[in-house]
Amino acid sequence: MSTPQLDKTYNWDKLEDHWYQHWLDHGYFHGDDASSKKSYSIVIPPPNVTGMLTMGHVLNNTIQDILIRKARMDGKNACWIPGTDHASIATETKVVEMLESKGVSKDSITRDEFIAHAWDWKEKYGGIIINQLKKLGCSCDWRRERFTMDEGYSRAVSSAFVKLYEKGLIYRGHRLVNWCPVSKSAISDEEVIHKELNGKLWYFRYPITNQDDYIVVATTRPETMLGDTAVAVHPDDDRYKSLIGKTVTLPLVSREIPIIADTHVDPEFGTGCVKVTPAHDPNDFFMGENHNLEFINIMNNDGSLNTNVPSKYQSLTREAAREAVVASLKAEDGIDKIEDYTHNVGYSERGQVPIEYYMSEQWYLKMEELSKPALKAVNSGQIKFHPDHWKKTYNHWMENIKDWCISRQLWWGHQIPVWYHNEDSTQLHVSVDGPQDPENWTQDEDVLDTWASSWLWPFSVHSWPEKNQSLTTFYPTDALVTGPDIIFFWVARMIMSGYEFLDDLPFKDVYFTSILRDKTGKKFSKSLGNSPDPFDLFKEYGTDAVRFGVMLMAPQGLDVLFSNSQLEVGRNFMNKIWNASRFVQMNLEGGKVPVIDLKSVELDLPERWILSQLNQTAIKVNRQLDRFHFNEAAKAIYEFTWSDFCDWYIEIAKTRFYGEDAEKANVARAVSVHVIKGILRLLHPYAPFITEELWAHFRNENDADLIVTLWLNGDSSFEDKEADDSITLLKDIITAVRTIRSGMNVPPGKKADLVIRNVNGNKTLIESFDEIIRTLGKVDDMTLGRDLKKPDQSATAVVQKMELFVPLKGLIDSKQEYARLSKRLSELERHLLGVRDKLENKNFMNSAPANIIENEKKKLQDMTAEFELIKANLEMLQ
RNA sequence: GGGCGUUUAACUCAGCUGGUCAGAGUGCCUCCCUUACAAGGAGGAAGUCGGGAGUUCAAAUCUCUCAACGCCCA
Repeated sequence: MSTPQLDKTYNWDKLEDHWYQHWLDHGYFHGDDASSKKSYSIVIPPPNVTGMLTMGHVLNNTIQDILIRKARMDGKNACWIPGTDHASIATETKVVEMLESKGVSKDSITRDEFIAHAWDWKEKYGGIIINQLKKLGCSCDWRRERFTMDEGYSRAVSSAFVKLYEKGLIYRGHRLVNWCPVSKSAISDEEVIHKELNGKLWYFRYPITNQDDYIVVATTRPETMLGDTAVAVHPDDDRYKSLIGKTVTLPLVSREIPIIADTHVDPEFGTGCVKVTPAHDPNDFFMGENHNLEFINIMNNDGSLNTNVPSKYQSLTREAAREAVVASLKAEDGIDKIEDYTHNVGYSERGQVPIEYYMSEQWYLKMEELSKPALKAVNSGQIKFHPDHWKKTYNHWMENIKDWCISRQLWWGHQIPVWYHNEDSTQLHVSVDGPQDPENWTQDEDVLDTWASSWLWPFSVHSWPEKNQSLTTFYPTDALVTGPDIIFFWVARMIMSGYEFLDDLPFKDVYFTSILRDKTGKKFSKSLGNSPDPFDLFKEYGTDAVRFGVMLMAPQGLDVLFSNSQLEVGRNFMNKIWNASRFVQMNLEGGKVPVIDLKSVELDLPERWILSQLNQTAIKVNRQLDRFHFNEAAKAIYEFTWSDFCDWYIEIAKTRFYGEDAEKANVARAVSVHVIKGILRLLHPYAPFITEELWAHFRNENDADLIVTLWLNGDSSFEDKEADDSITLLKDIITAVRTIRSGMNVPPGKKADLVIRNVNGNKTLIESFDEIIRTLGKVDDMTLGRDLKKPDQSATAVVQKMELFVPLKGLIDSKQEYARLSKRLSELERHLLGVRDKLENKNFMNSAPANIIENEKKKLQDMTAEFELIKANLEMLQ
C-alpha cells in the first residue's frame, strides 16, 4: 500500500481531530449489549458537570483509556461509560453566585425558578468537560453518556431511597450535624476538613450560685457560652467533687445552670472544668442527652446569633459575637486568663469556612449492615485495590462506620421522595412516584447528598432498577480508576450499594491514581493557581505526548511531582517514533512492504534478535499492565523502541538497505515494518492519535484500523537466546571501539583498524558481523585471530575475554589509556574480592543453590580473565 | 494521640517471591549539524541504596529501632 511520504516532524494539530472523528464515525467506542464476546467495562468517575478538565482528569482518564483500548484490541466487548455528576453544593454555589452577579438573590425567587436557572447553567457549561475528554482522546461510549439528574437516573436514586427506607435503614433524626454556614446546609463528616490553627484558650469565671466564689472553665469558642446549659467536671476529680450538684449563674445571660459530673470530661484540659453547650458541640450533645440538659440553639442557619441570646448579641456574626462576649466578660472581670492554643478546627470543604455543629432534623442512612459484605469483598480479595495498602485505610473507616447524613438543605439535586400529609405531618408517604392525591401532601424540601446518587453509578448508568441487557452485559464492571481522596465518599459506598442492590460487586479492581503536585510538592489546585491548563499542554506538546509523558512520570502509588519538562520526554519520544517510521518508509521501494513470511524465511541474527526483543517487550508490557503498573509498561515500550530498535536495529538495517544484497535488504524492510507495527500496537493505548496515523501508512489492505487491531500479547516461544547473546556480543564490541575512539579523541571522520585476539569460538560469528562492525564502529580493517600480536601504539579493551586493539598511531595518549585501564582494573579487583570471599566461604558453598554457585564461579573465571588481560596490557604501557 | 506511606546518582523514579559487577530518564562534561530524527547521535563522570541493629552463606530487598518528610483519621 503506497502512502504519501511522512512529514519531517509529527504535526499533531492536523491529525488528532481527524482520527477522533474517524473513530466516532465507525462506532468503535460503542459497547454492544448483545455481543457474545467477553465484556470489559469501566464507568467513568463522573466529573462535576460544570467542571473543567484538570491535570488530575488527564491522568485519571488516560489510565481508563489505556485499559479500555487495550481490552478493545484484545478482542473484548469494551465499554467505557461516561457521564457527569450534578454536584449539588458546587453547582448550586455557582448558580447562586451567577444570580447574585445579576442582582438576583436566591431568596427572592421560587425553588422552581431557581432549578430552571440551574438547568440553564448546566446546559450552558455541562458540555465543556465532555468535549475536553474527547480532546484527550477518551474512547468512551458516548451513546451511553449519563447525567446523575437524568430522568432515568433520578428514578434509580429515588428507588434506592425507597428500598432502603422500606428496609428500615433510612430514618429521620433530630441531631447535631456538621453545618456549613455558607451553603446553609448539613454536610457529611467526610466533607469536613480539619485544619490546625493557632487560636486562644479563654478561661472564664462562672460564679457559683449563692456563694462568693467562682469556677473557671476553659473554652476555644467564647461565643457559644451564651448557649451553655451546664458546667461539667470529671467525677473523680478531687478539685471539684464538692461542687457537683451545685449550680452556677451563667454570666451575661444570668441563667442558672448545674454543675454535673461526667467521665467524658478530660481533667487535663484547661482547668478540668468545662462549659457544656449541648446544641453546638458534639461531646456536649451527648452529655446533654445523658444528663437531660436543655438544648439551646443560639444560631441562625448562616451562623449568626438568633433570638435565644440576650438582645445585645442577636444577629451578630460568629466572629463579632466572640469579640462582644469577650469584651463584656472583660468588663465585668469575668476572664481569668487567655492562653495561646493550637487546635484543630473543622472547615467546610466547599464553603472554606469553619463549620458549625448545628441542631437540625436530617435523614440518616444506617451503615453498619451495609458495610459487612463490602468489607468481606475487599478482604477476601474479590475486589482488589492497587496499590494494595489502601485496603487498610478502607478497613479502618468501614470498621468504624457511622450513620450517613444524606439530606442537604439545597435545591439543586434529587429532592427527597418523602411527602408529609398536610393535615398531619407525622403521616409520611415514601415512594418513587409520589402520592396519588398530591394536593394533600407536601414533599420534603431537602435534596439528597450528591454521593447518595453517585454511589449508585455503576448500575444506574443502565436502567436500574429495571433489568435490561446492558446491565446484564456490563455489570459488574472490571476496573475503577479514581483518586484515594474519595475512597470513603465514593469507592466504599459504591461497593456497599453494589452488594445491597445487585448482590454483586461493582468492580473487580480499583486503581488509585497518584495525586498531582507541582515541582515544589504543592497539590495542584484552582485556588493556588498552580495547575497548568491541559489544553495549553496539548497544544504545546501534542496530546499523545502529554498522555505518554504523564503516564511515564506517574509512579506507583506515590504523588507525582509534575513539571512540563517531563512532557518533553513524551514529545521527543513521539518524534522519535515518527522519524523512525519515516526512515523505514523512505527505504521501502515504491512505498511497498516486501511480502515475506518472517516465520518461514531463515533470518540473520540481528533480525532474529529484534524480533525476540519485540516479543519480550510485549510480554513485559502485558505483565505490567496486568498489575496496573502503567509507568513500567510505558517505560518498556520506550526502551525497546529507542534503545533496541532505533539505536541498534535501524543502524544495522542501514547496512542492509545500502548494501549489495537485495534479499537481505528486503528482509530488513519487512522486519522493520513488522517491528514498527508491533510498537504501534503496544503504544496505541497510550498514544492513540500518532499510532493510528502511522498505522495508516504501514497497514496492509486487509488490516483493520489500529484501534481495533489485535493486541500484541507476546509469545515466549519467540525468545531467541542465541540471537540475544550474539547481538550482546556485537554491541559490546562496537561500544568498546567507540569508547576507545572517544577516549582517544579520534576525529569522527577518521576510521581506525580493529584487531581482536583470543576470538575463541566466536571467529565465524564476528566475521559475519564484519560489515556492521565496520560501519557502526567506523572500523577500516578488522583482523581476527588466536595468536595475533598487539599492534604498536594501540588502545585496549577486553570484551567477553577477547582482547580488542585499536591501533592509533600518533593519537594514543598513554596517560589517558593508563588511567582508563587502571580504573577498570581496580573495579575488577574490588568485585573479585567479593566473589572470592563467597566461593571460599564454606557456608555459602553448602547453603547456596547450585545455580548461584555456578554463577559465582563463572563470574570469577570471566573477571579473572579480564583482570589478567588488562593487567598485561597495562604493564606493556609502562 | 492512632494509622498509612516515602527515603536508592544533582533532580524524578525503577529495582517483582533475598542471589546478574545497583538501573533508566532528565541534568552535567567531551565530541559530532554522519543523507530518519539537534525534539538528534557517540562517549563519559556521578550512588558507603536515610542512620543503627538483627535474621541469613548472602540484604537496596526480610525484621526491629531511630530520624526526616508527606498523607489520612481522631
